[in-house]
Amino acid sequence: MMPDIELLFEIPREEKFGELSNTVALSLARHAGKSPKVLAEEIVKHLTGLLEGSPVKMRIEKVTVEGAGFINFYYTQSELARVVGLIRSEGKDFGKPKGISPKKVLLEFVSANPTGPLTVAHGRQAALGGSLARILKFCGHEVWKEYYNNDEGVQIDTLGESLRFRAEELIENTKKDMPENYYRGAYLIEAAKAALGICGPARFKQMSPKDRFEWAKKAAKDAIFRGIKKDLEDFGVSFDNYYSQEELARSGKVEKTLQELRERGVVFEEEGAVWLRSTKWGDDKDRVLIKSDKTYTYLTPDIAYHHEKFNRGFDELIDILGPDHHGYIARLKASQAALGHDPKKIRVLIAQLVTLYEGGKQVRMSTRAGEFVTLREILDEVGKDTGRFFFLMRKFDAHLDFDLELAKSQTPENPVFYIQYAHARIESIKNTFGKKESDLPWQDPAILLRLDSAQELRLLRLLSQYEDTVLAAARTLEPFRLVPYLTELAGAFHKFYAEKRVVSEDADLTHARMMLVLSVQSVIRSGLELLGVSAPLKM
RNA sequence: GCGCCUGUAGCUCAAUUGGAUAGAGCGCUUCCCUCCGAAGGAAGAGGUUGCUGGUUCAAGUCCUGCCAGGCGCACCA
Repeated sequence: MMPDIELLFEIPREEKFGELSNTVALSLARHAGKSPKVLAEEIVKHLTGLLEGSPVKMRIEKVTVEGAGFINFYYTQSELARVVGLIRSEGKDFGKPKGISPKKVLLEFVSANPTGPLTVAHGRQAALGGSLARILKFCGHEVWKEYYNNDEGVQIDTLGESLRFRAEELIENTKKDMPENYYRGAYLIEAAKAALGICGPARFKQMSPKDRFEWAKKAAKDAIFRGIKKDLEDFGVSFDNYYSQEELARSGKVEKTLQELRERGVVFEEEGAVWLRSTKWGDDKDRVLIKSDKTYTYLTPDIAYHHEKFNRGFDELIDILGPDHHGYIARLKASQAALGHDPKKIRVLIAQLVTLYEGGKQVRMSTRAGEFVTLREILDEVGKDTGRFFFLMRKFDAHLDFDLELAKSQTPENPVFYIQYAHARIESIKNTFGKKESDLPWQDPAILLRLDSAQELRLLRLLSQYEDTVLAAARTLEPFRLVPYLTELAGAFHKFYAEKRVVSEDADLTHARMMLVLSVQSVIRSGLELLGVSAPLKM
């Protein structure tokens, strides 16, 4: 009996081990009763026999046994150089992973409560979601981006009270002691001023306390939500839909979902409250749906919302949440399982915290005190490109140190410029070359054969790894995987540039190198596009 | 106390998900522009992968137990 072995090829970490590597001999050695090396030799011998007379043979330079029993495949130069023609013919689609079955994905992210401006934490989630959507779309999935707007409830009421308080301060021209739980940020004073400007002080004075509150609540929500949308827009992140919790409540879907849960017999009453038996699906404890004061918990409308997502026909739900929500995942999944959905179709990404540094000193943040660093400040200080790049540089489940000073510096230690510089530098070479791209002999293997230096082969190898990188990013939902790849590609280009001249007397060599360099530019542009970072022609 | 995340070079992080001699950037020490953009390139120094035991051909990666840091454990949202 054969043991269950996966026959997987991998790209060796080091170039000197060829383009593809296989470890069957290592895993089968014990079963075969031979040393891995001997077994590998036998496999290679057999394989070379099979290759004889096969068209594949033309594409493989050699197959060797190295190390403990690794079987390494080395491509011929012409096989490596094929990627150049491919990049040209596939154009923008180059790197799009093959053989993916398209899914309908609902990507929910940011979803910040409209009680204040977006913070750096939201910035990270926005960058992550925006980039993830681009990557999944590039892979052929249908992606719908949604922002769940938590526009009702206790916090929103408090927000309304806070604005009313500010408005009264302005009208009476006094300073009063603000209640402890109110929102104290300066943005509410601005919003109050603007709202009073529209309504007029006279009308405000005539309002009853209740009218003042309703008026203030609406003004606050509108002002803050407008600001949030503007921040996101300037950050280059767009949504297909803003889903209002208030509208969800009005639609009666929350009650309908509760009814469904009751019919499924997964709800019970105890101590005057209504509970979901979420422990049945792995949650730590059962959860309250309706409190003893008859109001809903946060969970209840959110269950209805996710139920609604499934009912709208999405195959996969991705939620991006902050680290303070990880305790929430189990109950959310349990609730959907209770409604008959497959909880494995929900993928929750927890974006860990961002710590801001300014010249080695930590910048403190606290929402309550109203002193926090906003996404707007990041935009103003470092710009969209650098901001997005920095937020995506690390994997999202690790804490992120964001050094404002480094991000602001237009110096070589800033990694985003390193990549953009390569792109701009190639544009400059293009200008020196002066002829049209379309006139180049893109599909001429004889000319591409001239790309035979170590630097050129390295670039060819890297270019052919782009698709794998995109695929890995999509599979793990980690856009950051593109960052080391692009840095390496840019680095390989800079090294090539320092050692070889592209435009020279030798016409064929010039053409070959132009095609190579333009291919590099095209892949850098594509990769930056997936991150949501621009690829400037000049810097 | 329980759960999740993290621990790798002086600093910030990688390591193709279990592969070969653990790699980059910054910082430090030296070099390289008569020539397509020096926002660049080359060389050097820097490591017991927090500690411990295990699993196997192979462990930074998986499992046990500790240690340290962060975040959570509501009839809040």
